[in-house]
Amino acid sequence: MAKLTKLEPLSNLSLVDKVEIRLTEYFKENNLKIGDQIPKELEFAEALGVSRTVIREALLRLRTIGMIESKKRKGMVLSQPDIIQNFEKVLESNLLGDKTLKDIFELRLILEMGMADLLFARKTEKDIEELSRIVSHEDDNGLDSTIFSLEYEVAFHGKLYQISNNSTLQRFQDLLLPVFQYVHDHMLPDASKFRYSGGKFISHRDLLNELIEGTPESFRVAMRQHLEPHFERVLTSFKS
Amino acid sequence: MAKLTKLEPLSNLSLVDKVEIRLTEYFKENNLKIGDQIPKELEFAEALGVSRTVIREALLRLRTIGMIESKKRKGMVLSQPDIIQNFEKVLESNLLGDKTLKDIFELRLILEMGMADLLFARKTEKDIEELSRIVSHEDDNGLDSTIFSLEYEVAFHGKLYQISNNSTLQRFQDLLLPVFQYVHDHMLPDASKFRYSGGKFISHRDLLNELIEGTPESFRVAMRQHLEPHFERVLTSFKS
DNA sequence: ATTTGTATTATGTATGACATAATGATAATA
DNA sequence: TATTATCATTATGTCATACATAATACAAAT
Repeated sequence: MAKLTKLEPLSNLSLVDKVEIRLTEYFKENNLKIGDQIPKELEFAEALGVSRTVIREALLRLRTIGMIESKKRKGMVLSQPDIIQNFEKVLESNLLGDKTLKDIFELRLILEMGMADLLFARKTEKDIEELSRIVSHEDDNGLDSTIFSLEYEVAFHGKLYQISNNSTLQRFQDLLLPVFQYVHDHMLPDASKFRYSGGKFISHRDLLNELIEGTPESFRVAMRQHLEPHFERVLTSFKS
Repeated sequence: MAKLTKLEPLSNLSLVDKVEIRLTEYFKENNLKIGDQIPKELEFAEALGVSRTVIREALLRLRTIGMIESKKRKGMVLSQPDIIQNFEKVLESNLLGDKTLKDIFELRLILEMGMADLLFARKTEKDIEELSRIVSHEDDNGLDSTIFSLEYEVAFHGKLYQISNNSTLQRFQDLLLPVFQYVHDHMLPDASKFRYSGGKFISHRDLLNELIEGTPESFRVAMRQHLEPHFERVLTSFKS
């Protein structure tokens, strides 16, 4: 048989798909901004020559990603999509594959390593005080500082994200906490008896001191050592 | 008037809201995994005692975030939600506020600074070769290396993300390119005549050399200098 | 003037019907 | 026999219509 050029279907888009595209085009064409009122369902239906059902389904998709909000009798308005919100349901669904979860775990390490410059540029006296409080509590409880304690881990690192003053980043981190925990518990080799290179362990207090007296560079070095067991596990068990 | 205990509405959830929640609970309870078949619309409708319309709207929401897929006659199956996919429409909508866009721009800087360890752990000969090619092309074109050229910028840094071998990160980066461009063009003070501290400019070639001969630490220092104008602008113009 | 009722409006929900694509069984054809 | 055409079946996709509900404005009543 002769070799044929691949014949693609004329259009594998459903009616709702097309309407959805058309609607977003419409918003752009008319340069509509957040808070702007948009026509009602029946007007869209008539204008596009489709049933209200199809319009509703297309609009519902946009509502699902937070692009529009609707209230009874008031109609619909464009709204600021919440990037993080969509993440939430997806994560809660427990349907993410292991590869994706690993990717996200790595992402956290990347973020903590890359945050340093923002931290130094934006730290305040109050921030330092609060971090000190957290670290003190940790010490008071007389825990062997090499032991992983989730509570203080979350408190300390969470505060760092807060200092970054990047609310998108912060919310992202909040959301990812369960993922970290899951990956930590289930998918990586046990690191409870990890030997730090050179035997030197960098505690939260050490990190705090770096944040007070050090530089972004020195802080990164310290953070890298603090995260050493996590990096070790990621970089060895994920040969791809 | 006597002080009364605040009366909360009995339930501000719509019927579709409730059904959606109930459905996700159902998936968890039955420990359904990706690829598993789920009951058909009419069965759900009958089981929950609501109309097919409501079931469809609830299911459509889940379909929108990629949790389920449906085919005519075949029915519906659970599928792996695509974290990035939803981002796409949101970004294209041009509805994100300036603050969010700034947050995302910062996020890129954080990622590039934090990636170093992954790069060194996963770089291959082929990767280095390709990076070399990119840098050579750049030099050939005799551009003043301090001038910002979007094309090579994308090629070089995009390749770095690729080397990280973290596909979630990669797709994220692909998606964010337009944001970087927008923020770069519209929201930050012009840096075309930025003076690098100490007059030393770190080019892509310098970064490549660090990746070949240096360490994650030295690479981070180099990257920090390479990104200096961006950091400068972010850390000065965003006083919160 | 404040409250209360009432009509109106746009979204939310319900119902029934038909369209469409995928599937498998059956019959027709080479 | 093997392949193709035909057809019924099934679950989602689309349509049409009606009614429910919450928010709003305006009139009526106290």
